[in-house]
Amino acid sequence: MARAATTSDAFNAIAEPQRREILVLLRSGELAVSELAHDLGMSQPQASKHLRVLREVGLVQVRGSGKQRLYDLDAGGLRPVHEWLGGFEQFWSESFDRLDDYVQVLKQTRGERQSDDNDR
Amino acid sequence: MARAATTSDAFNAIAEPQRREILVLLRSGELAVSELAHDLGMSQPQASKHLRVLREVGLVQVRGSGKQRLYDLDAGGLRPVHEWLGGFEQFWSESFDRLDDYVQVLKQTRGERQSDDNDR
DNA sequence: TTGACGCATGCCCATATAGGCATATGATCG
DNA sequence: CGATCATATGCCTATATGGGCATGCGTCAA
Repeated sequence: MARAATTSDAFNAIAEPQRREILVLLRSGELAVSELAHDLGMSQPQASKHLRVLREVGLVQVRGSGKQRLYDLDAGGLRPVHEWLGGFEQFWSESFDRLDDYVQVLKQTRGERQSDDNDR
Repeated sequence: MARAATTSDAFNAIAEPQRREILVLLRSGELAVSELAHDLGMSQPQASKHLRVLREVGLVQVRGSGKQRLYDLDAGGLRPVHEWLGGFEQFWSESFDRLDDYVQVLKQTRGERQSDDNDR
């Protein structure tokens, strides 16, 4: 068997660097195919193909505007990835450090000073 | 050109469902190849191949133990994915809701009751 | 209607996959 | 050393990719 189709899910769709870049660009708002192609230095057909994949997995939406087709980000499609990743957060010490920092900030903000027995 | 190698980065490595499952299993601790293969219902060679990919992108580490080779999770390799994804969190309203909930919990835990003016 | 412009598709190619199977490589034990 | 268990690799196949290029299709203006 070959590798799963790029359109099988968000995981496969975002495995392509260029497609990730497209998504990043779309965070700023709708963009036409030619704009994306130009900004990322790729051919128009390539942009269209990548956008097709992103569309099929529900990461972007299209809207026709005259001759143009404006693509819009639909980040909800990334939730599965986010959720899967969530199960590993506990393994990144820095995450905890930041959480601790955050808690500290909250404490200071509230002007507290009790002994902290944060279990983990 | 073909698709980027599965070993090119974590994004490509975790595009494979079975590899994601392997990582999930390893969250509970080290496991030998045959154990992984059995738990996931795949052949030993397949397990070895997937593990090889995960090893090459730094998502797991190996340790020989007698005849066995114990694989251990190295979730740090997922950070790039997590960070890239972070740029999209603002698009998921639920993320914010949960943060709010968390803040509420912290407040109640501390038995406070002041007017909350969390800016954001 | 005819052009022209903006995108989407089709086609061809080189590459690499996941999987099945056989077998090489390693380590342990008698 | 030789047998055996645990893994890693090699080989083969079917499938699908991303990219280049040409072209089909839809929209709008003259």
